[in-house]
Amino acid sequence: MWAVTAEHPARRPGGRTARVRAAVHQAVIDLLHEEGWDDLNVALVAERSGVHQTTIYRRWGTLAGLIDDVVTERLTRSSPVPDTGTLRGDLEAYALQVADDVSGPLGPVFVRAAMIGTRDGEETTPRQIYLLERAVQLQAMLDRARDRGENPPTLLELMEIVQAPLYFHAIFFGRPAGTDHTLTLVDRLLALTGKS
Amino acid sequence: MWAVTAEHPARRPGGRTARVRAAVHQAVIDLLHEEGWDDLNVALVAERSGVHQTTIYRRWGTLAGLIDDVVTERLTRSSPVPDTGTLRGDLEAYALQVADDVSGPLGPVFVRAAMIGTRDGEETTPRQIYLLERAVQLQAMLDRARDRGENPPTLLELMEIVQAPLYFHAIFFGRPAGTDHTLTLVDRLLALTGKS
DNA sequence: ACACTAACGCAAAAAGTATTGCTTTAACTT
DNA sequence: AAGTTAAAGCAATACTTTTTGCGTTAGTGT
Repeated sequence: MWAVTAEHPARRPGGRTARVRAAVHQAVIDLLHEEGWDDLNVALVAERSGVHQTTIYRRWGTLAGLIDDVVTERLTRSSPVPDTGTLRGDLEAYALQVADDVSGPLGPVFVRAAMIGTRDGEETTPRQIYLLERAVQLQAMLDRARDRGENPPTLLELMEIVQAPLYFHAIFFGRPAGTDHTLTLVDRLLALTGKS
Repeated sequence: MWAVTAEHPARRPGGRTARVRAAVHQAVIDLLHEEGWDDLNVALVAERSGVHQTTIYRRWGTLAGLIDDVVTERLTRSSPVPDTGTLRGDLEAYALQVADDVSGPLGPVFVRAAMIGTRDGEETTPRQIYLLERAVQLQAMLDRARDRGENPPTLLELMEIVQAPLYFHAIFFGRPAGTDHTLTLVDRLLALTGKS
């Protein structure tokens, strides 16, 4: 019923397993581009990927679990925390990266999946681990700024003033914030900490 | 396939119809309290409410449609836009109201439902209408402040600086922001517009 | 190279979800 | 108070999703 992927730390990670995983992931991404979120189901993914339905159920348990895995995978790859040498540079790079993550056909899906995946009272999911790691990295980014003698915001402020509005846009307006507006959010964050 | 509720503007709104609607709504709310989001299905709602499954399908089409109706109904009731006489008073009252809306067992469900309900290319839903009406009311609240000679933020700023973080908290931290923190958000909004 | 077994494929069955045709109830109309 | 019909009940059916048992394939260790 649960994702085997996270259970055993990979008892046989070799060729075929990896190939199947890649094919299924690619199928999910393709289908999310072509069809919408609502028309996505395990049967479609199976057909597109050439992987049997049963295999998908056994490895990922549910469609939600699979999407969770895909989203986490994508986020983990495509997002090294920036280190440009200045606080503003780091924040702008980070903000644009997030804006980009929630762009395109997959953006709203990411955010939606992030929320839907959040189940109550269940054991730790790969994405929760990812979010935690990411929080640590972002904190390190802010710490670097402090070490340089700059006056960085807290992690919470970063999330509330930059991250939250970016997600909000993607969800409720159905489209991501533009570049200008994204940079405005960073200005707002810096103005806040620059003043007090 | 779609919610009949919104189709005909109520061709027979009388006693029984209203009773059935109330019973079903109550069952949904109760079940969301007791079980989680994930275990909720039409069969359970039918059993709990004493209303036949067929009736639920015919009136609301799907579980998502039903939840949409319940959420919209709740939001519509419990939230008159404040009019305290001062901008700060209005904003604080509003922020606390939102924080309260996303509190309790139903809070995350509300936010989640708000997102899930957002389907692409479908006709206007009752909740979209609600959100639009609400936006108009909030704009009116800000206009009142301007008429009094105060310097209110834009609607977008209100949503980004107050609303978005409150939702963000509820979703990602699994619990709503506290009173103190909610008021901090209002301070932040006022500081922003007070300065520039 | 050979044995071992995790992971996959396949088909059938089970469980869950949604639809349809018809009957009955009760709100509304006159 | 009698007729009309929207809305609800009921049961049978169709459709979709998920699970299960077993045979096959191909990484992995010796």
